[in-house]
Order: sequence, then C-alpha cells, then structure tokens
Amino acid sequence: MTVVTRFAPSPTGFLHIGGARTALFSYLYAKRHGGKFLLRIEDTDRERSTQAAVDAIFEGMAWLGLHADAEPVYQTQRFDRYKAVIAQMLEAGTAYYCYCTKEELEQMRNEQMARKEKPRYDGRWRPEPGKQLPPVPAGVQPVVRFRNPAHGKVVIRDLIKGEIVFDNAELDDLIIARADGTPTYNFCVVVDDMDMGITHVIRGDDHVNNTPRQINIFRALGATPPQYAHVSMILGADGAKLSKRHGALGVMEYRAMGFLPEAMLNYLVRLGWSHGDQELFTRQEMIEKFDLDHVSASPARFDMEKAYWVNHQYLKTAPLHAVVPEFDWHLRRLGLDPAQGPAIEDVIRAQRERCRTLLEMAEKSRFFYAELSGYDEKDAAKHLTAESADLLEALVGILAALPAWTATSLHAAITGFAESRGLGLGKVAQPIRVAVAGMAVSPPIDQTLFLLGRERTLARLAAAVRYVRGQS
RNA sequence: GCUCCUAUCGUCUAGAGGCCUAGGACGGAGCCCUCUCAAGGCUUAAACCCGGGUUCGAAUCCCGGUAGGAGCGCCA
Repeated sequence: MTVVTRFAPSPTGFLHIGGARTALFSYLYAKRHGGKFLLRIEDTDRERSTQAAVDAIFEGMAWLGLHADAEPVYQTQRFDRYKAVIAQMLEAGTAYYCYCTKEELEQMRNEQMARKEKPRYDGRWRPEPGKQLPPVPAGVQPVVRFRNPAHGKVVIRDLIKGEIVFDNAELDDLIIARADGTPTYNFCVVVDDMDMGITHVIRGDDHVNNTPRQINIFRALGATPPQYAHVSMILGADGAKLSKRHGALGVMEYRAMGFLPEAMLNYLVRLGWSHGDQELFTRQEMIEKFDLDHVSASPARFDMEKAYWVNHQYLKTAPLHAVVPEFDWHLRRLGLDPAQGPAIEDVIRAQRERCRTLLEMAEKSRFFYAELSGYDEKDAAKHLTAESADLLEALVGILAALPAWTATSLHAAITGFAESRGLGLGKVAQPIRVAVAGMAVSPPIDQTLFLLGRERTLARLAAAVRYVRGQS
C-alpha cells in the first residue's frame, strides 16, 4: 500500500511555524515511504477563509520547498460530493435531522455546565426504535447530525502517542451539515481523507479529540480509517501557547529575519524529532531518516537561539547557489542595488562565517553597495583620531601606488606599513575599517578593501582624513 | 466541571530494565587563537516532577499525586 499523507490548513491566516512543521512531517513521511504528499485547503468556513490566506500558505510552502504531489484540493469545490454522502447517510440511518435551534442548544449547554457536566447534545432528535420524536417545529431549517454509536469504545493506535481509548458514551452526535446545508469540518475531513486515499493523517494534537468521531464516521461509511499520528504543539520561548497575539509568526517572517529555507526546515525537523545525536540534516537525509517512532509526544518550545545557530551552520556551508538568491532578496529589501558593488558571491564568501542571518549579512554588507551615511559614533571616536588620520593619509599614497589590487598585495602592503611604523596590525586595520565600512566590524581588512575596490577605498580613506581634520 | 494528552540540564533532545558516574546540541562561564566581528580548539557548570509499587536491578514498566496543555461550536 502506498503511503499518502496530506497537509490540510484552513486559510484563515499565514502559514505559521506549527503548520509548517506538521506539513514537513507529513511531507517527509510520504517521501520516506515513496508515497505521495497532498495538499487540501479546508475553506468550508466562508466567513473566515480568504484568498489572501490561501496565497500566503502557498507562498510559505513554496519558499520551504514543500511541494505537493498533486493539485491542491479545495473543500468548497466538493460540496456536491458532501451533499451526496449526507443524503446517503440519511438514507442509511447513520445521520438524522435535528430541529434544535441555536438558542435551545445554547441553553442546553449552559444547564449542563451549571450541573458540572460535559456540555453535549442530548440526542433529543436522535431516532431510536420505539422512540417518539418531538413534533417538527414550523419554520426551522434542520441541521443534520451524525448518529454516533451509543456504546463501545474507539481505540486509536496513534503512531506518536500510542494507544488512546475513547468511550463512545463520551461522544455526542455532532452536526455534519448546517441548517443552510453546508457541511462541517469533521465530516468533510472524513469524506476527503477517504476520497483522497489518505493512509496516514499527521496533524496537530489539538485534533485528538476529533479523531474518535472521525473514525466513527469512517465506519458508518463503510470505509477503513487511516492511521493517525498526532504531533504536539509548538510553544513560545516562555512556554506559553503560540498565538497571533503571542509570537506566532508566519514562515515568511522568518525569511525576512534572514533565515534560509533549508535551515528553517532543519530547525523544525529537530523540534520534536530526533535521530540519535544528529543535529544537521540535508533534505535527503531527513527523507531517509525521518520516522514517527522518534517524534516526541510532548510539546516543544521554539528556541530562537538554536534556530539562529542552525541557520548559521547553513549560511557557512550551503552551496552558494542556494544563498545567492536569498541574499540578493535581502539586499534589495534594504534598498541596495547588488549591481552597485562587488559580486554577491564574493561578499557571501567573506561574510558567511560571521553572520547568523542573511539580514545581518545584508546590513553588515551595506557599505559595499552604498556610500557611507556616516560613521558609528563610538567607533569613530575610538579609531578616527588625529594620529590615525596621519596613518590613513600615508596609506592613501601607498595603496594608490599598489600595482595590483588583490587581497594578497593589500595584505602585504598593510602589514608592511604597520611594521614600518612599529605598530601592531590592529592599530592600522581598525582605523581603516571605520573609514571604509563606517564601523569597526568587517571581514579581514585585506578582504574588505579588495572587495570594496581601489576607487572606493581611496575615496573613503581620504574622506576619513578630512573628517578628522575638519573636526578639530 | 468532564474527556483526552504530556512530564530528562534554562532550551531542543538521546535513552525501549542493567551499556547511566544520565550522552549530544543550543545557550552560559572560563581559557587558547586573533587586525575587528566571527569562526575554530579546549575546559566547565547544569536535568531524570513527587510518592508508592513490580523487579536481583527503574530515567525506562504499573498505580496515585502534582504541574502544564488540548478539546468539549451550525470554527477548522
């Protein structure tokens, strides 16, 4: 049997981190077993679903490279099918009409809560042999309820949490079609999972309580339920639930923060899943090694520091062709023109070891692509002094006369100059750094000047000299 | 309230009864290297929620507490 998994977000917002991890697990599990990974848009709630959210989800999935193996399924395009199944269930007696109004239901719940009972439908419209149903009220559009088995137990062999047992007596008859005829979530999920041939449902553990109901519907339909794997949720750094109000960010915001998609995937896969002591996985390794046995059943906190570390590992080692487009995107985002400076491959090579994110890299590389807007105040005060102005002035002459503008010749020239003055390299390099980069941090000074080019270097050195002298 | 889930360093985790003096990673501390920032190397502090069982032996199995969480919609 081929494994078929799916990711089924409801388009009410962007693709957040928890959803992305669920999608990743589903994707990996399918790939691991040579199966298919499908996408389904659960948009039956027309009030809250938006096209913008659908697009945002696709955008996030695309950025992460989580491609589905077929066109996405939209629930709103399957209403005819749902209607047919509901008719069939009504016919078979596994579903029935219920004429309770929302107000009656509300009252029922309140009374039950007051009695400290679990709020549930009392089954007043549920047909039973020999039972007298209430008279059908005029002007009430009925909903359709699923006739859940009254007795027995539902046993879920969850691939992550193990055996979970629910008593059918705990389950009430859920609504599968609203008064306006539109189907509801738990019902659509079953019909879709059945029709799509889903073999493994990997989803957030906020769905465990829905699972027995869904299994019962599967059975009422004469279908075999898929296997389930409920992944625990991701908490914020403080251990509190992630929500829009509380630190839940869309994956695209992580892009803006300077994460590489592969790094994001790697951080996410290790959040809850492990393979011995291994921390870093290529996508291929994830596919080869991912399994549900080693997915943790307990919730995990999102640790930004660790995420940064993973990203840094990727920044340092990823093939340039994977970094270039992302870095280019960040440069432009800062209003910089990548054409107005050194080749970005060279800048990445020079910067990758010293930046945890692409955003940081772009900010630290600004001086390669744009004129200085000023000097860092502290750095200038410390390094752009009267003495260093003399050094810089001398350097302008030396560097202008350099036969070749290469890192090697620059290195020789600068160290030679420092020695001739009886100074440590730092005494010379730091003022140069502030002069050309505007701050006391940059790649090795020979690299920096080489990448910046002769013209810009000399001009900035001279400008720094003027700056110092103009101040006093 | 009811049902269900979870519980190893601050964080992510390894651990499937003896291999555990509980391992790795992030972060922290210290040292080395060094033109800045990094990177790298070395060292170090830091955890089995509590209580009972089962067993020759428990972080691992069972029960009970405690704590956290999820669900209880004509939302998904």
